[in-house]
Amino acid sequence: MNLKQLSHMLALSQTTVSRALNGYPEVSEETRRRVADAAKRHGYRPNPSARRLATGKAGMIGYVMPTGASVDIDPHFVEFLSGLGDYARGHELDLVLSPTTADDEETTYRRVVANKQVDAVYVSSPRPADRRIVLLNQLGLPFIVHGRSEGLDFDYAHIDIDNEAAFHDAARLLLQLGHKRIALINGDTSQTFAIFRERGARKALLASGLSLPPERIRSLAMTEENGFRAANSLLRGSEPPTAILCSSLIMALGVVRAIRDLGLSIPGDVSLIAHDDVFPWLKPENFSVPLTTTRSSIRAAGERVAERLAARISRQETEPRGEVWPVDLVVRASIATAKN
Amino acid sequence: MNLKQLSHMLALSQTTVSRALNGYPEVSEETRRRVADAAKRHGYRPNPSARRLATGKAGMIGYVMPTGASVDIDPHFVEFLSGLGDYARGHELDLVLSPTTADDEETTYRRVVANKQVDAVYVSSPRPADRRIVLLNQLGLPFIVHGRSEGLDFDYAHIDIDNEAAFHDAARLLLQLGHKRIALINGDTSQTFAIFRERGARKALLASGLSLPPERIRSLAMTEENGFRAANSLLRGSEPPTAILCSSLIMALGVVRAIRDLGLSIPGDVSLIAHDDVFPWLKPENFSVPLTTTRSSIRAAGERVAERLAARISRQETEPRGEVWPVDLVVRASIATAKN
DNA sequence: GTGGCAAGCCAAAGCGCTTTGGCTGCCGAT
DNA sequence: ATCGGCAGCCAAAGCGCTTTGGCTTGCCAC
Repeated sequence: MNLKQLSHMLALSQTTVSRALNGYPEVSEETRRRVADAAKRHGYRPNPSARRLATGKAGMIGYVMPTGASVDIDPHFVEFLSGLGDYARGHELDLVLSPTTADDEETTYRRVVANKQVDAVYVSSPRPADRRIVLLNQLGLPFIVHGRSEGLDFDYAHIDIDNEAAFHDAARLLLQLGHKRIALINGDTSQTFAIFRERGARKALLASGLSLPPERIRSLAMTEENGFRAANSLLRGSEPPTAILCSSLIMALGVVRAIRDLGLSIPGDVSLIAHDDVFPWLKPENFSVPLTTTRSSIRAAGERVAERLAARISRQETEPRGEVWPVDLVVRASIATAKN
Repeated sequence: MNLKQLSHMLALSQTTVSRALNGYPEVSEETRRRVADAAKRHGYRPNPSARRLATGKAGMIGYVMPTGASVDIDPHFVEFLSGLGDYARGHELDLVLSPTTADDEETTYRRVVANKQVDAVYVSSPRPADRRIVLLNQLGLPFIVHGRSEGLDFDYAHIDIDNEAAFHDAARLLLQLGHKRIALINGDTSQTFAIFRERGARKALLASGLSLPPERIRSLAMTEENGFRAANSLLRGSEPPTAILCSSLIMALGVVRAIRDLGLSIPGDVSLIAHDDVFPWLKPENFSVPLTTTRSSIRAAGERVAERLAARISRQETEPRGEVWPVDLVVRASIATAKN
């Protein structure tokens, strides 16, 4: 059933039927009702390819997905996707993933735009002065950044969590417990979220007259193995930390393993606070010692991004507004007062 | 730059240019060269929307993605996606994710087909007599199942790992080490992979005159917490197992925690073998006791699925062929001879 | 009455491709 | 000489929508 057939059986023109269905004003209410009715009864659905050719709108949102032998999409992505799906599901919004290599990202974005494959995209894991954001801004494709960049001379729509405050507060709590040597096991600092976290921790320490020297920082891809290595090298050092801030639950697994391997205990010897993105399959309260965490659901962020993306597509949202969510600090058994 | 302009500047008809570009025979070699040349020089790229309207081919592959408050997309998905991306990347193949609720799956598939959004889809986590497979088969959309169904009276394209053999071999190894009470901590048995695994383990036990009674089986969503609970309840029972087969590395985290909590040791008190889908962020060799695993890269499967999907789209592959991959059994420190 | 205007409808022209159904000119066969 | 066939090209008709630019009709004001 296509427009032609439908309009024919209603003895109306395609124009009118189209307008009626799309809510244009120049159709009488009665006609609109008749049309809507017939459309429903015959299960008419406009052909998206045709609509797309005519309007240039795709009805989909996009994500340019870096892949490659050395690139691991991390498990956070799937949580984000769940959230996105939660919203998109109810709105018949589909998501287009365009795989790309890291070097070809720009090409891929250009292709996606030139092909009008999607009406909007979201950008994840932004870096400082992220070129993707510059590009999208200049190409004029609606987009939302999950996270934030830094050092860009224009505003852009984004949603982020307050990583700086989260790690500031976590560090402050450790300081209040009397810790002096606090270490940070961070994600890759080429990404802004890690930069913000380091900044937050550092500010808290400075406020107490302490510092966060490079030798008490590790910055690595967030795997269990890297968590282990980082904790190991920190704790075997000459002045081992009495408390560790860790950027991910997965890394925390390795941190806990390292601490145990060294015959140390949590929180007796080492206090530990980790950031929790809320995975359904790994919960901080189920660690051998329940973990104190800074918590923010990445899934909720995905849902919000989808919602705002939809709003931008329909021009209900237009300003380059940023949204920064506070992060919970959830205290559990993994922290204690410093010994000395 | 569109076809019209390009053909105009070549002083050729759109027909000829189109044919030249698409490799049709009724164009002289010289003309074809000229056209290809000019197209490249001017960066001409056929508008996919137009092509799509004309041909009905979308140039994308699809995945109907179940989401919802109670549905967790699991981290395996992201690995699979990486693999898919590895192939798709080089072939300008994009992936469309259509989120859906569990109940609406059929509707969503029908929509995707009716809209001609994609040229092929892949289906994951099949259940016995999976209705999605029946539906796709009858709708005539090319598809590939990652995994296998059971009890369908027709053949279909799929790629799967040999779950039965994997768990058979793992169980046999434990038997050879003298274990008599072997337990299975499985994924949800509404999915065939879990059924096959149980079957493999059971057959091995039967071959040794032993059995796998229901009280030594747990079948749950594959989270750390469920691994813990399952192991806990098994080991606190009256006749605790001396060896455990576990369907996932994430569950194994919980299993290890439970064993340790009970003051037991691996492999002294309990031998443990887990299935490893090869996550970059969690490796069996890095467990406190390195884990013996049945190993198969889910990422590699994703890559292969994409490859075969592309082959089916281009009609290079047409028969409903199944492909079953063998699984490695990698022995590490987590198994030992049974004590008694 | 006539002009103006708004409401409601329509025919037809795109959107940018693919594909059908020719048409032309040249060659070898008859 | 004539004809059939083939290689190589083309004009035009889709694909199924949206949108532009009218065209009626009825009503009100003057």
